[in-house]
Amino acid sequence: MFSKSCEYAIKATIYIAVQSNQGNRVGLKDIAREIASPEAFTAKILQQLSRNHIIDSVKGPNGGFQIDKKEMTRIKLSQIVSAIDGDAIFKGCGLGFKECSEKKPCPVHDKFKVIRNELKTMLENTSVQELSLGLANGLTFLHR
Amino acid sequence: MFSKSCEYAIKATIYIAVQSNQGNRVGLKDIAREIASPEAFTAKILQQLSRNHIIDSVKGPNGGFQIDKKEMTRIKLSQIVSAIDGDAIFKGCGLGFKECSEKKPCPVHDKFKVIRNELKTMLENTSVQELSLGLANGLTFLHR
DNA sequence: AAATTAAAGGATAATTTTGTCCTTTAATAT
DNA sequence: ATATTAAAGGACAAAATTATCCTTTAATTT
Ligand code: FES
Ligand code: FES
Repeated sequence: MFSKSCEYAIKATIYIAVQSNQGNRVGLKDIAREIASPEAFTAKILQQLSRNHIIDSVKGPNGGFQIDKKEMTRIKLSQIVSAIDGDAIFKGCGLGFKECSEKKPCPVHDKFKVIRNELKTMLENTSVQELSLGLANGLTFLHR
Repeated sequence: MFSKSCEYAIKATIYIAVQSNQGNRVGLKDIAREIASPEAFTAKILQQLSRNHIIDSVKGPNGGFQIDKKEMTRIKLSQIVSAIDGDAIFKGCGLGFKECSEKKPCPVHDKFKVIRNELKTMLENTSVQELSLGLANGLTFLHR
């Protein structure tokens, strides 16, 4: 469904959100440990998120990553997915046509687009804030 | 969403179904041309489908691939996807946990499982027969 | 039986994704 | 100012996916 990069991106963002809510800026090591991801690889993904203004980064001592509190409710899962995986999952053809079209639909088009749109809607309506609550309350987890 | 292999597998199966309905057995070259896929790679996928009893294969002159007419309504998209990509898409965690669980859910679990189940249901209820009709009637296409 | 046809299967290669290592840049602390 | 800290970035490596080539097996035709 999502690439490994995207999975890490989502987990990292949620973890940073929880910590930011508690006023903590978090470093790479901390994040990678918490979401059980390879450190150097995670660094690349955090860079991408930062470039896409999904998270903020600060260099130097006591540096690290954070998310602006008021931005947190505005950032949706769809933005993270777009930033890392692109928009193929929202608009792409289920059978790999260059683009999905009503004019020349693939055999699964009618059935696939329904699911794809539901996924799109879900991702567009799910905020990082919202997901961070479940984690902060111990109802959800970032690793096993 | 699906792997390239799986996309080819679905397209190939539908094409074979249409041809089988018209009493034609079809060869690799024919299939690969029709679904615009690399020939040798497609051969591997057809082997997998054959081993999983989704299609039948016949060697030698006038050999090729076919699908039993009465089997065609029973074969669902889910079987093709399972055979090629496994069942991660039906049961897997959206954030890559080894397995999805209610006990220790990831942050997107509640929202993700809804979509995943809808996808599962759609795939389980969509027959190859059904999809082959749209193609035979010129309403859908296997390439552009 | 021999030649021909077409799928099955093994080995190998290209590409993409995932992951690592090391240097550079920018911020803070001494 | 200098040293230290931590992210940014470049180069490289491993693994998985996608793709190709060639040989073998099994069926049909001559
Ligand atoms: S054309 Fe394939 S999903 Fe729309
Ligand atoms: S635990 Fe992640 S989707 Fe269920």
